[in-house]
Amino acid sequence: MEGKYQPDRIEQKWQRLWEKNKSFQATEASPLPKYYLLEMFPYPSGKIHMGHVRNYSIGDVIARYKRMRGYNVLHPMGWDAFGLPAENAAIERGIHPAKWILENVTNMRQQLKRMGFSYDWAREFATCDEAYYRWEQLFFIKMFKRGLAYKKLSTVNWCDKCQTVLANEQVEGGHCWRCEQEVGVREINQWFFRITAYAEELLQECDRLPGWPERVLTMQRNWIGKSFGAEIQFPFVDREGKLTVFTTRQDTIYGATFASLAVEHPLALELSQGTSQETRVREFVERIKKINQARRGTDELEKEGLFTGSYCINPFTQEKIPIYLANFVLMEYGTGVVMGVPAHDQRDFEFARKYGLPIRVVIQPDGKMLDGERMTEAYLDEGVMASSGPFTGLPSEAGRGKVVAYLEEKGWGKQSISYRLRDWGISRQRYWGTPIPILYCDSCGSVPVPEEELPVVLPKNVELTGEGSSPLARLPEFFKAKCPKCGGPARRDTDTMDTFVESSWYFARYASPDEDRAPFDKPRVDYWLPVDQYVGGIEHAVLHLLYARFFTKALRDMGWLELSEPFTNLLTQGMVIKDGAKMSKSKGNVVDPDFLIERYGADTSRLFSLFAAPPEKDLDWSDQGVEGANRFLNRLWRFVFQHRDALLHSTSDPSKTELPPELKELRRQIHRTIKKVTDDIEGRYHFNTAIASVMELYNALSLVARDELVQEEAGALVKNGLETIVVLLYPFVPHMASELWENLGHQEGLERVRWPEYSAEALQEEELLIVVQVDGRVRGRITVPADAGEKFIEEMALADPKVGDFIRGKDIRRVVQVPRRLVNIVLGS
RNA sequence: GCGAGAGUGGCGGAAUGGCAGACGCACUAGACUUAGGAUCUAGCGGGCAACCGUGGGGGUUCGAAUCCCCCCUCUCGCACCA
Repeated sequence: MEGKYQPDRIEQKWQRLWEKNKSFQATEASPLPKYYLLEMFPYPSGKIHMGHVRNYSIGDVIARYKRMRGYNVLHPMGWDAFGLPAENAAIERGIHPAKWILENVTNMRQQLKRMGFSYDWAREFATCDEAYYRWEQLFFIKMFKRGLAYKKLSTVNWCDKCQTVLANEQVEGGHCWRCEQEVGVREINQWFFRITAYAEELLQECDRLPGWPERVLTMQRNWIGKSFGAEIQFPFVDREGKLTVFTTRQDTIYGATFASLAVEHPLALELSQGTSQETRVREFVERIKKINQARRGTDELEKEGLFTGSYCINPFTQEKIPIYLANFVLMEYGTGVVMGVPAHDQRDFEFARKYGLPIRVVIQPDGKMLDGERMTEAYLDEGVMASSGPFTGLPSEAGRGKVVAYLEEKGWGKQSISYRLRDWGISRQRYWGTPIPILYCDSCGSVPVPEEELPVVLPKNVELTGEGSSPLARLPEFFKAKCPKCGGPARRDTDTMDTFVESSWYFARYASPDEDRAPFDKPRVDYWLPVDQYVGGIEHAVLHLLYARFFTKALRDMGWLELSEPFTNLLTQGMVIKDGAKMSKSKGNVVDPDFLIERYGADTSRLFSLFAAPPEKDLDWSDQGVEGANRFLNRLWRFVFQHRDALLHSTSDPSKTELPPELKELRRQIHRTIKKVTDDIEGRYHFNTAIASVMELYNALSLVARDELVQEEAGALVKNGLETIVVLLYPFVPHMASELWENLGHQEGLERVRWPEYSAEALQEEELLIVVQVDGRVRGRITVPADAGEKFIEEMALADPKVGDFIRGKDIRRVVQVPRRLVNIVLGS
């Protein structure tokens, strides 16, 4: 393989060899410590994009590095194959989603192999495999039996034209992302996973994930949204019962001058019955309900409400206050009822102004007296409780605790905690997904499919038109069934599960993908889990990563897993940007990895995506940057072949020889580079600086080689340096490194070579360069023996002629020394 | 609005309290060459200089890109959460 660097030839050569030797197949029978590395699996949408190249290059560096460090590494790959895009593509092209997915998988698998990623392909699976989703159906049934899966009527985004529920992400500006029809709302029966049952644990364990980026943890904490407050009961006037509100500001209770309900609240209509407001309330509820939730949030919707005709009593003031309906009150949060405190809540303030309700100041800020009549906006901050009966004069923060204690004593309410997190709606009125294994019987209700009858196979013989309901609902041989309980006629659920369900447990399946009697082979799953390092895009910071955490806990409680958290360490890589925007087809700024590989090879593509930016930052695409990466590999290639003969013949041990100073420095740099690259990979995944330091070593080496290769000891050292470069580069550019390694006379493949250790002895410096500052400005540099004492260094510094110019005739107030680095001479004023 | 992150040469970025700009790109000059968009060599923040330079202003420190306070700009997430 001499002569020109031809990536195509060498890359395929090594890829074939690795495949033949099964170099990356993981086994559980190993004395080495295990290391499970996982990158988020791709959606097989056609071909890989630069985001994949980046994601999987990052992962592959870690995988190969960890193997060299003596770990038993599991590094699997699979396909997130169910979901809307496949179904839509199938409708557009008139081919079955299964076929489309299979073609894409075949193509993308080939592309990933062409990149030289070190996956254990023996563990590959797709989530649309019956052998995979059958276990998901089992989980569903177990969750149903535990009350973790339940069905309820709920309000969803609904597209009339597509006849399906749309997730919030699929609603763009109030319109369907597919057909641009205005999205409406609909109440339908849907299955939910009770993720809220784990809200507290999910929140608590955020504190026990030190290997996760703070940013992601913050997003998860915010998403869960725990609030401390109180539930307070307001007895009705003229009727039985009480209205329960949730508030975090019970210290403002004396300022509550009205109450407001969400229009979805069960009492909304009831409260107006028999009052003069009855008709108007009915109209109002109908009208507000029609505005879909996405729109209700995004638009700056004006506060609007309507009096129900009923009153309740503020238990603290004993005052009769009106009950309103309000368009800004959410049924999903708290109790769906809010106490209106206009002086201390901006929404209530606007509402009160509009409907002429009293604004009563009950929190006074320091050094000011607010007046409800003259306020222009609500006062939200802390202060001192005012006009608040026995609580008057208390700081508002302390007041909250006192009010709760009082509430509980009087039996008017209790301390309460509310979460923003809502249960996970998983029903999709779509074909391409895991069928929900439930039957409906007129006399027995919702009945799970008996476990021994699983899987409920997704039928293939369907016609996809994109019109009307799911094809499953039009397939009697699918939905017609017998009730397992009473034997009577039953109807199968024709919805499928959200695809996020599949990705919530796939990482566990890789441990034993061949297990066909259970979802997991316990010994193997216990051996491999948790994932030691997970790598993926920041866009999954909440959804996927939260669902996967939830699922792990649920599977633990059902006895399948032993662990509580699936991913010990998380690395979220940034996006690939070109011309100031994320690469996307719609923006027309994509770079096709195929083109890159064809033109420069896999190693260059990998090297560029790793060198251009640290992993967690966005990567700015640059054609010249790719050229630069390619040039470096070419230089290295040429260097090796230019000097190969000389190098092969230099046999002396560079560590044994007494070297001249400049070669000693080179040796030091070799070991410094080993340390730097190791620290950069190990400690912080800064591959860009790791690569930079290897480049520096190469530069130093080529400088020495130019002048001194003739000498025997220099030759040995250059060879040692070059081999170090090749080994250090292996995780980044495995093909090139392997090829050079072989050409340097090594029989054993690099995938079996151990990572080099640096020698502390070699790092020892005999002389140190000390920077001399005067009043914090660099004025000179001195070279001193490494073991020089402070006093000696100070004398040398003061004696330096350049320094002398600045201190002559001045008072020296003090001299500060930083060992081994710097002296700062501080002059008197 | 709330929360998080970021702001350093012409560009990507390096330096996490101690020589700002490592490494790479672009650029300039030279060498080799029929040729060079290949390769090699040298230079490359601004300023003639003293000096000035890490979004702006203040502070802590012998010393600040780095720590603290205020402000500005950008990116991302959440967004009527009571």
